[in-house]
Amino acid sequence: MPRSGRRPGNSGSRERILAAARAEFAARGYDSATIRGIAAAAGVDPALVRHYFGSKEHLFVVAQEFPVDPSEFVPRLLEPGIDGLGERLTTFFLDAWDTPGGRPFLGLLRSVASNEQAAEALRQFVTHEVLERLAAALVLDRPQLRAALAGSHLIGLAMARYVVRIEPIASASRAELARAVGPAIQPYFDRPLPT
Amino acid sequence: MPRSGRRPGNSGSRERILAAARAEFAARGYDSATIRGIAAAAGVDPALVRHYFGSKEHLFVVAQEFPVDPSEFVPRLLEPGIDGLGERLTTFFLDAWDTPGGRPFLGLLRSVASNEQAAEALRQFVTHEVLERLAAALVLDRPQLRAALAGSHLIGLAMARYVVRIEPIASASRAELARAVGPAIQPYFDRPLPT
DNA sequence: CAGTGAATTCTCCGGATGTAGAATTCCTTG
DNA sequence: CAAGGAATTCTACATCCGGAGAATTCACTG
Repeated sequence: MPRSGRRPGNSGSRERILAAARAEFAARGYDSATIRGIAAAAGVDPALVRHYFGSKEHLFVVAQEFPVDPSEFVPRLLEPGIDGLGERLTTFFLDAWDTPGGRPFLGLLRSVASNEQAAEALRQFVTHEVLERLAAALVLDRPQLRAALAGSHLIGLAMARYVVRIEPIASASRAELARAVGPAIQPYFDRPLPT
Repeated sequence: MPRSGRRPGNSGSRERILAAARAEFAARGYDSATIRGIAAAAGVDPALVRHYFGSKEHLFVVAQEFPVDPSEFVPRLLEPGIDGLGERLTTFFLDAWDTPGGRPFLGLLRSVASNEQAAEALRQFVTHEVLERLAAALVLDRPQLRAALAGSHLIGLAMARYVVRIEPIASASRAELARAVGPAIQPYFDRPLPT
């Protein structure tokens, strides 16, 4: 005789499950996060997770939030011209990671390491949504390589700051990092590649 | 009646287990790799893994191979002076990752994402063995930050090339990458940080 | 040739995991 | 007030995991 059945009032269980899923995926990555752990964090039965989202994989997909739209922010960052693009891009990148409501990309980055599907998703997003748009605005040779190299520094910055937590990067202010890293990647955009 | 017992000849099981462990950890990371999977890849009973290495954690530690010794290579890279350090460091870094016998650091990098102990290990190694030695040779302000920022670009390069496999970085030659990335991190070593 | 120790496998256990089905209770619509 | 659907939980299953002990067989030492 299970003490089951619907509870009175607006429970908001779905939202709590989603929030818990984002936190768990961000903390452990896709493979190590568990439906049971997410359900416990949401104060809910694991079967309710399945009821709402069907499978762990689907929950992961739904839980991903892309608070940024490359088709909007890439043109916006490019609009003032190539000058200063490095710093604008770094500032934007760090701001996108450091939102008040969590780390939108941390779960995806952590999952990429041990899950090929997550790696494929990130590869597609970065390559087609971001790098191609950026590369299209570059007037020098090898635009794809240039954009990818700049992006790789930013990925490394996120790894050092949020995953490995290497000091003093982990504790530095976003502004300070942007001031240092921006000029370092700027030559990828406006200087000839060394031969 | 188990068909157990010692097999004739020199089996080399221990070495095959180690090789399989390195491959599995590199492919999946610590948490997702399994003793059973490693044993199967080595053509061996899972209990034999335990017999030799005691536990999964100990196997992971033993399987780590650091084909580089920071107390040796950092001075060697620094010896010709700060000039060209960026490119020498990048070349060395890529060569260390691209050894004929596998990817020595890939397992550790993959494990870092979902395993706090692995993250701690990498943090200690990078911070105390590499960055501190590098920073000690820098004569400008904020040497720790400078070294860490240069290192973050290299971590990002490894992520882009070996984990996410972003083109054209994944397919580029080591020499080409070193030629492009070296000058990008060189200013961290010999130019004032922007204010 | 006897005996000891190492190598190898079998079997088992407790626990965790994703998923599935059924049962129960409440809300809402007519 | 009746009925249907949605929310919630319980229980269960098949699978996999890391670990442990016992049994068996071989190689080596004397």
